[in-house]
Amino acid sequence: MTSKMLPSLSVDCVIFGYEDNMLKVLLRQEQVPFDDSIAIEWKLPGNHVFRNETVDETAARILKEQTGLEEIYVKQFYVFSDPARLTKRPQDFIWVKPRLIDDRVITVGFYSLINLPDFDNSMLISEAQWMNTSEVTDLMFDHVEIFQEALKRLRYDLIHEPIAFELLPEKFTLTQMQKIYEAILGTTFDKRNYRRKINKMPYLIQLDEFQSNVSHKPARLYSFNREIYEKTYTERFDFRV
Amino acid sequence: MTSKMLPSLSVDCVIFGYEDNMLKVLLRQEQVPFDDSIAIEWKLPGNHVFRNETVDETAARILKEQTGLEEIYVKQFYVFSDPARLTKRPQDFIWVKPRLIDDRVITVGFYSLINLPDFDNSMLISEAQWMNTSEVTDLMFDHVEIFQEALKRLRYDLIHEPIAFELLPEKFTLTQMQKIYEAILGTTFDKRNYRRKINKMPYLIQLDEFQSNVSHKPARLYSFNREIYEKTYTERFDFRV
DNA sequence: ACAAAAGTGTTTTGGGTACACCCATGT
DNA sequence: ACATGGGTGTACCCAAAACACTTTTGT
Repeated sequence: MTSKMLPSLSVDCVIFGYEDNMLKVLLRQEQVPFDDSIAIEWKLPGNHVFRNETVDETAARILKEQTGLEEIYVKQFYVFSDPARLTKRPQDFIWVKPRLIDDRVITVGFYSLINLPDFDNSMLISEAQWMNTSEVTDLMFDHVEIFQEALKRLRYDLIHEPIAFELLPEKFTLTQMQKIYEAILGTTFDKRNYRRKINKMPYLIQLDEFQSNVSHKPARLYSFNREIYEKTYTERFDFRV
Repeated sequence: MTSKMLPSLSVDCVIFGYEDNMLKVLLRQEQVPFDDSIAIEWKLPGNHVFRNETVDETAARILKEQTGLEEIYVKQFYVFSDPARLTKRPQDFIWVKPRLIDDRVITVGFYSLINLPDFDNSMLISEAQWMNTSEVTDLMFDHVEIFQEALKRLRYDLIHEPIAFELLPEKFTLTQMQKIYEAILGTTFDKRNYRRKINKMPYLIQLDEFQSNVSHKPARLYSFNREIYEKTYTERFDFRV
């Protein structure tokens, strides 16, 4: 009862990374006993909630453990509470049982966003790996469902909140920004119409800097100004492009 | 450890009711010891999660206990997990402590929607009462925060999902529907523009029935067809009016 | 010179908004 | 007859969408 952890409550993190016009997700591999041998299975990073922290702090802790990063964007999106969620896949349950205080664990799903070109991959623990979101098919427990819900929510949030900037470097080109929307939403946009829409966003700051060392006309760089965003935000606005 | 309940997990329900162009919320009063006397305090209905149920089932159980109703719309909206959420208001903690297995309780917030003219108030337990949402100021624990988040989420969902129909009778007039949007969003709409927009929704079925016994031109009745909604729904559509 | 991506304007179409009067019913 | 809410059309403006060519750089 006085364990450091809350026995029946965990957080699982769907950590999205973006690079080369591709959306990726961070998965961890585990060695699961299976018919006298060992199978490699993949799962989302997760952990129990400590007694003295909020679930957002749990999510931040998991991010730190897995990637070494702090102050990453994390967002709670859903609670997964099926009483059979750990036992439905018997091998997974055999693997997890010795790690549990209580068999019944409810998990809070979080997603987070990382710009991979800025990311130092040497910080990754060896069991972790970035996987293309289109290739995620089979995960432990109910993690496929958690992943799919996260992706659904990410798409929803992308067009309602300024989260694209979490996946971009400090200074970015409009084409980079457009590609993020295209990669996550799975569509393409007309460049001219996209830019006309962008130009109406007062919090997108046009810089007097340009790309260099590119073998084509260098693109102008932009940055996102959160203060202007907060000031000019109105409930009715949306980010759909 | 083998209690029927999960010690550190509860569900709190923000039960919205609608009547007379007003949005109301169901609150429960509790008698809280205070300086050798008893103070009346109000809280949201809530309960612990049982070991064998999902949190959605917990929410449905709370609804049933408080209102006698089953098959009511319930929706998970946020997890409140501040370690100090029960202890911040010392009197409330004194009241709740004997009811707890563990002092640390994380709660999943749900909201639900009830059309009050269809509702049999005799089913309400005596400690419960409908209160105007504009009059909710002081509740136990962090329940004001939970209530405000629920209201924020309700407004958001109202313009993105067909939840207005949960607050309407089976057959309703367009003015009734318009009033719901106005009451919840706190605005007014032009009748003609509202109706033009409504007429584009194929899942709003015009009936060959009219109001009767009203001292003005009887309004045509409409109904909501969920199957048509599911079929014609596209991600980009929104309910903003 | 060529390849590669940047950057730019016009036209058409449809939706949002503003606005005022007649209609059907009960009393 | 009157009070009450029901029901309808038009004009203007702006946003969305479709669409093609010139510019700048590195090789």
